[in-house]
Amino acid sequence: MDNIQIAEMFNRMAKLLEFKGENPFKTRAYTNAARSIKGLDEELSVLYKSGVMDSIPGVGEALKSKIVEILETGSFDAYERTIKEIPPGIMEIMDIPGIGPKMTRSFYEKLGATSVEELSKAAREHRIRRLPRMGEKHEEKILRSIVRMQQDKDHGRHPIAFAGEIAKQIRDELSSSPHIEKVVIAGSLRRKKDTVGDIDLIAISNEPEKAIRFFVNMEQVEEIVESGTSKGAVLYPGNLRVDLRVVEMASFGSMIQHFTGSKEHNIHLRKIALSKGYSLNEYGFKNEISGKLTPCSKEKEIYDFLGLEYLPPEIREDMGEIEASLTGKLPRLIEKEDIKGDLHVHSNWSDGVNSIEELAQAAIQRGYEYIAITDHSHSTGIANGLSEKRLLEHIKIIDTLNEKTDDIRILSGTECDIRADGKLDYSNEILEKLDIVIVAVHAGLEQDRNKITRRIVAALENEHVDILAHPTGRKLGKRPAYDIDMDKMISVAKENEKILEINSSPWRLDLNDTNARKAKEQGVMLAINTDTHTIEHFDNISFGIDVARRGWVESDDVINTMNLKQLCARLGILK
DNA sequence: GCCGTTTTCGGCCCGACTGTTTTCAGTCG
Repeated sequence: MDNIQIAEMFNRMAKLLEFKGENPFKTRAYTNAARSIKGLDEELSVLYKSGVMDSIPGVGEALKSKIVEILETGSFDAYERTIKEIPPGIMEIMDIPGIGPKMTRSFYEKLGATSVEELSKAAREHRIRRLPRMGEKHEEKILRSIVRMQQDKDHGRHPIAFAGEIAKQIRDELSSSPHIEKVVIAGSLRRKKDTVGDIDLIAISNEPEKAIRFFVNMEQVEEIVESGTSKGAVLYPGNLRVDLRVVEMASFGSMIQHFTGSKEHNIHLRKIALSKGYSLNEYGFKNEISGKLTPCSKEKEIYDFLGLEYLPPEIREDMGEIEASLTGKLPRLIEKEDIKGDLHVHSNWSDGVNSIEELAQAAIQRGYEYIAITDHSHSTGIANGLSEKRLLEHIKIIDTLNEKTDDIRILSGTECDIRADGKLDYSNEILEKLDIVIVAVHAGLEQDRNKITRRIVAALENEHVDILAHPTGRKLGKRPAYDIDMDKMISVAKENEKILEINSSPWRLDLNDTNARKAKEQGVMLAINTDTHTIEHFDNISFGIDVARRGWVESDDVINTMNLKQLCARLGILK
């Protein structure tokens, strides 16, 4: 059991207890503990073995013994007993947006609904409107929610590239309203999460109600979820929820801080505020005694007030950033300007669109010192992978181009397939002739954990290999990461001084933030590459930078922040 | 169930909106 699974088990327990109507603070204790566990740097199983499981915030004696029980048996008695009392479909009912534990309980007790299907039937038969505090509108809302939930197979998460585009369009449209002075993007989009659940926008306006009316009446809105005096929420096509908060200039900093989140980060900040005698909300600091509100027009004022260094949005996850800020140990996060070149680029020799010259020109325009042309190897037949003979010609062409220009250095490389048995697609004699060797898995993604881990480990142990590309193979919304032992992969990379890639393609973002942070902490070097197949893809680098920043990655952790001379020294390129 | 630089008991992050009822519970972010 890893930390995520244990945290999930506590979260499920909290939901079950809420349904049962237990003391809400007891259920919150489970939620708090789950959040705290998710933020741990070290696996609980490791902490337990070394006997240092004390001092996890929110985990006291009772929950600690439950963690031990989970680690030893895979579950805990209280959970098993509770789940047996409750019909299995109940959890699913609580997952319907707009329906919480209280309503679920009422539907169960008064209507006997134990599944989404039964609830849906009850709504269609108008039995829900007869319940206390229920009515016609609730009935309709429930039916709509159920339909939407069943249509939404991706669990409501949208890749950042998709949601980001829509957000910018909506921002621009809102900005055209005469009632709105300025619109900014907040929420997980501002924190640059790889996928987002919704779009959060903040508008500055002196006429909030008119601003909200403009918002909910925009052309593409499919459904109005909420429309109040300072807040509106709508659904866009694709079941994409968009929230707008309207605020006056004086509280703008407080509002954007609040709605940038994360929720966990904010809860932590509010606790610090309380310890100083203030409560913190989206309008400012409120003195607990006098009740006087101090609004913040700039976000930085909030962190100043709390005695914290300003925290970049990307790391506001309550994953240690507040402690790091208090102890002066905040990382200086990498920036796009630190990148000196791209080490994963495809030309029209394999499945890329552009010639090597065109790619080199585009890289020069972006101010790069170098690029590596890393076309596919022959196993990737569908991508017109290069035979050994074509690869040798490829190297020659690149040599010739390098002789013609001083503006950029083109490195000869490959994205060499790691075959199903862990062998590489080219012989060592060939690999030796290249400046840089990237390896990657493109087939046999369904192998079991041991097999695929061994396969990648074997590749990382090859002396000619430099970088492992898109290390987990995931594609957002399309396929999950392959089942790999990440800790093992990182430690092998470390031992063999190999580099792990953060692939910047917005559909990959692989390594992800969590794994990038893990690799960095273990001292493994990273590369932030675009996997460019057409020159526009070079611009995807910003997505990779976002992931790296979320992973607390600094410039020194990334190989392609090196200048050409340093890079050649690190990769052992002599000429 | 957790937690404490006034506390080992009595608190526990904070506010908007909806739908219902007429003062608020439930849900959400």
